[in-house]
Amino acid sequence: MGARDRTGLRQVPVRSVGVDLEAVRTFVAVADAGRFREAGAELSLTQQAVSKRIAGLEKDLGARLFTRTARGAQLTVDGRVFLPHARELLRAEERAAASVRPGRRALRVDVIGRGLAPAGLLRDFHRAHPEAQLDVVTHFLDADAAIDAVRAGTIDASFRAVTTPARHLPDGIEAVRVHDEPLQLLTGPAHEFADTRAVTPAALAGHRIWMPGIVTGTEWAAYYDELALAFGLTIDATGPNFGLEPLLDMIADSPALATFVGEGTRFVWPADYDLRRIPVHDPTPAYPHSLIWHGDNPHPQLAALRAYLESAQPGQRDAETWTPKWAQR
Amino acid sequence: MGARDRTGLRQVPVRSVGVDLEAVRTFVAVADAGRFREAGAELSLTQQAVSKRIAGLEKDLGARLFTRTARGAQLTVDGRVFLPHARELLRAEERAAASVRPGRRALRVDVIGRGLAPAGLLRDFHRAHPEAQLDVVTHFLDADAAIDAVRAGTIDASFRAVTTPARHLPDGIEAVRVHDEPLQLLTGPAHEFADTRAVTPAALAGHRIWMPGIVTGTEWAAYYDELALAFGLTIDATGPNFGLEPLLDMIADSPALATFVGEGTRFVWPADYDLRRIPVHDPTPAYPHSLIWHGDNPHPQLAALRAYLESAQPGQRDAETWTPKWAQR
DNA sequence: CTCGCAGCACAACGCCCAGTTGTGCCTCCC
DNA sequence: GGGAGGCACAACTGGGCGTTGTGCTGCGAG
Repeated sequence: MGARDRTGLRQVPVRSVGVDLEAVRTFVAVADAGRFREAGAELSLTQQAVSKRIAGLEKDLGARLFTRTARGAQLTVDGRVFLPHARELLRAEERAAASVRPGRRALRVDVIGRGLAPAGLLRDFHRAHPEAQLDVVTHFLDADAAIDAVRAGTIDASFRAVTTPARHLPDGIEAVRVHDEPLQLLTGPAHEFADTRAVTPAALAGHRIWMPGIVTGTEWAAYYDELALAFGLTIDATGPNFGLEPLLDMIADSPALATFVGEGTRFVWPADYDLRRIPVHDPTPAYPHSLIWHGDNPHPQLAALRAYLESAQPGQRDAETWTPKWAQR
Repeated sequence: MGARDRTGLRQVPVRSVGVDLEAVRTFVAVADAGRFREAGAELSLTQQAVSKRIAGLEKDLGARLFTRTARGAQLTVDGRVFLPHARELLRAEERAAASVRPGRRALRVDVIGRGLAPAGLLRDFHRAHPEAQLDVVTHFLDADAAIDAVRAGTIDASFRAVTTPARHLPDGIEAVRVHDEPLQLLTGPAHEFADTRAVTPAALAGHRIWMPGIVTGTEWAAYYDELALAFGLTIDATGPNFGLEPLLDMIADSPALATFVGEGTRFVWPADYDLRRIPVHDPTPAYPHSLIWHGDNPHPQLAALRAYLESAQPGQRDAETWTPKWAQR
């Protein structure tokens, strides 16, 4: 950076700017009204207070935002550039406040992971209802913890596999199966099944399936336990979960290791390695996602979400689908 | 909204929330550090001040953000949901401040319109350099006003057609042709040329071309004046500019009206009507976009933009291209 | 079990700043 | 030329924010 400043204003020493949101709000009001006094009236402020706020904001930013004329305030070029950022800042404030606003906060939905199928359903829902304020939450260990949170009203809904019979769910808790997600085998290019078009679960017996990070006691542990039992699979769930990267790393290089992924799982991966997704058929193991919510929850977007999921159910399970006993209807 | 509140906190009366950014910054610091005291140290605050700020934020929001334990502060569910919003809020603040920060603000580039080809080039540049802070500006009437702003350092660059010979540009101002954009004829389905694959400029003689909103004295007025003169066209630039919608509305319904659009013009239109874009050939009129900047401008992203435009020049004009005399090299 | 420590909340105090009233100055327009 | 509308400056005041000082609680070590 040169010492000379092409904007004509002297360059201030590096000072992390602390912008005052009230000043920003005032700035937007003045930009809209065109006059300090009128903007002040909207904010229940005197003209002098508005003048001070704007002056303070200009000093904080180090740039002139308005040219003061005898007939009002006109935006400078800096002001015009700043204006959309100011509006975005206020929108971000509104969204932030809406995320925790008691009584009518944004819809808060729990999912297992951000890359898995339920998160995709939520993305689609948000596309269909852009006006809906939505917060996706991922920090509950298992279905029971999520159900507790739903019961307490901490979250509004949860996508989970429900291992409990409906009649044993806590009072008021409702659950509806919304998506049966076919499983696929994920292998590296050197794996025996890398180039086959499909495998059967039975053919996987004896092969090592590695799924680190599965926590005992969770509903997905229950799912994979029963899956392994049903088809004589070797599902290795030991070892700490180092995250997705080391797992894919191992699988990509290994001729023997493979793992299961849901059909709807999206990797956000730089190179995507050279991983193969092999469909599993005859029967197709499917992971049963249910939406869980509280019947008394009056959140309007909750009803919208339920309606959306009901209308947009993609390929459901057929006769060739396998699900655990506790998920069979 | 019911009187009962499922979150367990009493519902406060509707009060437009005014969030304090310093409190939000403190919140993020505490969330990262896990302890009030440690967060305070980073912000040069005492533990008590941090405690007050967090308490104030919680009161403003109406939600508890931390559970205080004997070994530090732990995020509540509300806190975890709020955290990403808080970070985004601070990022938005940073971007807003960066847009006008004197001496090293975001790169500020002027274009004629947000839907036209130069804006598309800027979008592509931003995709290629996501780290670049970029502000697109549209409020200069003509090339001369934009050049003045570039000279003054108010903006860093401008996409314009330059009608002045290079040697007559103001001192220090540089300009490089970056894109010759073929023109197309935009018609409704009832227009005579609606179903032809291409037209020649000469064939348009006598047909009415309507381009309201063209301001006399601008460089695009000069372009269309010379285009009309060269091929005997009737370009009707009278009438106030009511915006794009009424124009497209008229054209869509009219068997006689048409207009010119650049090949790179993107409509952000709900239905897009049933408008046809007819290529114009033999010769193809092309609009000459130049990038204009100040040679002394040290902005690092300006160099990056110039390099990008140089490397990514799409289909340039060929022998079959027509440009005004002042644009011929 | 008990003591000590780490960590947060509450209380009192002082200062700074945001907003108010009062006023002056400028520009545009009649 | 004068009046009106619009913004800035000055003086004042009250509340809020940060500080120091202190109390309370839970956990772990001895």
